[in-house]
Amino acid sequence: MTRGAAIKKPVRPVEMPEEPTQALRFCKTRTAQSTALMEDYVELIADLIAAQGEARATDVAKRLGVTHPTAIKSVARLKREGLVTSRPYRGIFLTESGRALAERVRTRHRLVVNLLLAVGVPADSAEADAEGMEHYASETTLRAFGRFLAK
Amino acid sequence: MTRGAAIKKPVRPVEMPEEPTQALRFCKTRTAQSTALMEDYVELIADLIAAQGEARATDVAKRLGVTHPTAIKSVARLKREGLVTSRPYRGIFLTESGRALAERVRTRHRLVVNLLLAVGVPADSAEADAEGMEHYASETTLRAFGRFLAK
DNA sequence: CGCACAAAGTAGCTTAGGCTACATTTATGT
DNA sequence: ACATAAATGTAGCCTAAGCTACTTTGTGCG
Repeated sequence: MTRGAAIKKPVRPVEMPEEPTQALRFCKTRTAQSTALMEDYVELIADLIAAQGEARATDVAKRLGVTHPTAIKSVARLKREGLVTSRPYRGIFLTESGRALAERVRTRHRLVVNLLLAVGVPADSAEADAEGMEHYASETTLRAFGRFLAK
Repeated sequence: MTRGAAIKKPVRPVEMPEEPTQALRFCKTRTAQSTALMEDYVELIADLIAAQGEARATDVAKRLGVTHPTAIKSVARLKREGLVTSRPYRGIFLTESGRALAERVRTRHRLVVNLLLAVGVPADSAEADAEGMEHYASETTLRAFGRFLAK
């Protein structure tokens, strides 16, 4: 007999029709993750500009809890993607699309936080968890949140 | 006059006392992200074992929408972290802690999906978005979800 | 003015998570 | 039994996002 035949093999009932759907879902989750950090940067840069007139790499780094070279590298990526502009040794500024993204992100953040509060999550947890969850809420879900909060 | 003095500088009102808190939050978000994929793998492996008696690298890869070398590499990491066992050309199996993690993840997933449904998110969006959001829901938030669903 | 210090930038390394291309092993179907 | 297909594994590459160590630039002050 061949080596592995001693243990019963369950014959693999090849069902599970939703396989491709699930793959798509995970795929989306992954791309969302790569987007999430960029969104955090843009949101934070908008905050800093609003609060103190300019966004400096060091401040961004401090607020995100990373070292400044990391922040600078990410800003370079944001620049490549047309979300911010910056010139050497000068502050960081949002482009039109950067500002638009920041606005969308901010709205979404508020919506998620408010929903968490509405279902009874304590304020500090709501803020903290929203930071991660917000990046994964689809338009449909956000609309549902809005409807729920409206009533 | 020195070069940059022409533009008014807002003097940087060094306030914003919640800086370290925010850094911690983002930091947590980042570590959560690195954990998220591992959780997805463990959850999926548990599903596959439950559904067809074994988890095969190819199936895992297909379900996650990645190529099989990627899946194998991740499984190697899971092995390093003591969550699964596997021998060459054999299936993947969960260790005790792997099973425990899978159970926790599954519970959390259900809770998040049910909460989304409860606030009126359509079923398919709820499933899809929960996949990403579940990794960021803290214990506190999950307890709040439970309380909300109970009433 | 010119210097010291802080901020910004650069270089080079690490790990995770992707990929393609290729090699090896297992399992299956005559 | 054995050829071949499918599954598994390996090698080597890429990008993103971290880090430390070092250099360059800007600026405020004595």
